[in-house]
Amino acid sequence: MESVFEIIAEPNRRAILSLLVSSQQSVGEIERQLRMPQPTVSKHLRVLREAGFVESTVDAQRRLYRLKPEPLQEVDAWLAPFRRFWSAHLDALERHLDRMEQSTPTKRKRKRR
Amino acid sequence: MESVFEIIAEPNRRAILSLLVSSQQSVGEIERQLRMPQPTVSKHLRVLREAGFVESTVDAQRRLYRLKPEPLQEVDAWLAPFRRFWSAHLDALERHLDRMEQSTPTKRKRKRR
DNA sequence: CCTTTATATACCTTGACACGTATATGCTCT
DNA sequence: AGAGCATATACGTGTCAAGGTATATAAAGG
Repeated sequence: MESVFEIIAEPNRRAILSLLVSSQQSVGEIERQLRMPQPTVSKHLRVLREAGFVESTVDAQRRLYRLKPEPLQEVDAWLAPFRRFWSAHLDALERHLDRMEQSTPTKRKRKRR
Repeated sequence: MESVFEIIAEPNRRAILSLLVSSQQSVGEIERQLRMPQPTVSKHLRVLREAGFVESTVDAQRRLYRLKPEPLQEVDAWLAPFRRFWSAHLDALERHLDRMEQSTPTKRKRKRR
């Protein structure tokens, strides 16, 4: 299962992570809130745990799962170069719109310059 | 292939995206730089194009592919709540380390309580 | 026109993984 | 100790996507 990207490719796992962002939850609580069968929850939690996305502590018969930040930070880091890319493009768009501004007559433009 | 997350789960596709972040490239250039077979490149580019990650323009027999920002911005948006989470946790870690500071003995702790 | 170059598509095979159902493990309380 | 709840694991099955090889499409240039 290698990479963090493969882990979060699965919709149910993303749902679990989103649930845990607010506070820790037991398996049963996750099961109920997401309406998914208990073995499914346990199996996804296993994957998430082995990949370091979550950790669990024992509370009697329950297990409480909570988020760990590192793997998602890795995703965030991978995105960094692209953020630079698209903010550069926003700038270009602005400049483009500025140019539009001063040369927009109410009527149609002709094609040639 | 549904979601943007599944698209970027594939390592070769991530490599292609990373290549394109600096500037647009033809299929052949991608093929050479990433040392992957041409059909593989074309197939991944197709997936990326249909998902809106890239667009292409024709230049004689070549096709030039360039990045489009939206799908990755979607990933970025999904990460937002988690960023809040882990910055909260960095604060907690700092406080924890502060507490350690003043109570760290040099010797081992014993097991029993 | 024919050849070469660039890219796309078709077909097949293989492997991974998500799911359901059943069962195991383990803790709690009486 | 036994019943009941909470969670984990085992096993069988189907689906789907990635890779390889071969071939198709299309433009360029002699």
